Amino acid sequence: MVQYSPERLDAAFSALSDATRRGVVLQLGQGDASISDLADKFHMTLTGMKKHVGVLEQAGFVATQKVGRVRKCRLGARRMDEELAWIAQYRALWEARFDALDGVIEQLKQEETSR
Amino acid sequence: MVQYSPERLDAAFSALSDATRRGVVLQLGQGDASISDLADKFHMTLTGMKKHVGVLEQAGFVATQKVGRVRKCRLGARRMDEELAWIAQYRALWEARFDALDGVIEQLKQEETSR
DNA sequence: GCTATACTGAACCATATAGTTCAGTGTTTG
DNA sequence: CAAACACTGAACTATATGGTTCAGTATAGC
Repeated sequence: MVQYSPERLDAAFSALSDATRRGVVLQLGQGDASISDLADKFHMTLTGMKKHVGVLEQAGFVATQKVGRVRKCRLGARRMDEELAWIAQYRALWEARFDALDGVIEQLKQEETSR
Repeated sequence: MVQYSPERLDAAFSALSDATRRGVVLQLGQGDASISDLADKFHMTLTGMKKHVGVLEQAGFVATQKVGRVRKCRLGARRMDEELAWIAQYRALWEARFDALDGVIEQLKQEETSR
């Protein structure tokens, strides 16, 4: 079982609650980038992007390093184990509660795949 | 592949970024509760708790129903598929960037299927 | 019918967030 | 060396958030 602290989950989910930040994370998954690169890609000022990167860095999803006058941004060390574990826990509860009403899950699965 | 919209993920992750709300969700996993029950359990005013429940309801994690003078709160219809998918996508990128050279991917696949 | 209960809504407060501009500082590069 | 570049920090704006109190409304129970 993964151990998690409220504050880390707060910071993590809060960091992920912004579409720009989620975009930055996925972008860095494709390769490293500078603040300028990201600011350009997401149509934002340097200063604005730096704040987002700061939030992601605080949450551990991004790591940065100053190289000359450029700040190099890359994916951070966190694998999101704790976040995944929390959601898995929810799903377990969800299934347990909806299992009680027989057949509902199958019905929902069908609705879902037909979306 | 699960399809997701930015706004839904914004609302979902934002709803989960508060420890009280995460607590409410897990609590409702144990059984239905009224606003009063939850306000009492989380040491908060009725009004404050109602706001939290509203946020969770908006995100689809909680459903409520007025029964007489009591509002009955229970788990909502969302299984957090989209949230799980987003995090899985991150992990895939993360692994590709950090562990492309060894067997960690296989190990993670096993963890997942053994749930 | 009267009173207690359970919620609701408006208003308020303090702080945080997402963004900006502007004025720097340090680094390359011609 | 001078100019362009990449970032940094402070300050400001607008809006959102998490919480409260207070004054209602509707229902339950005696």
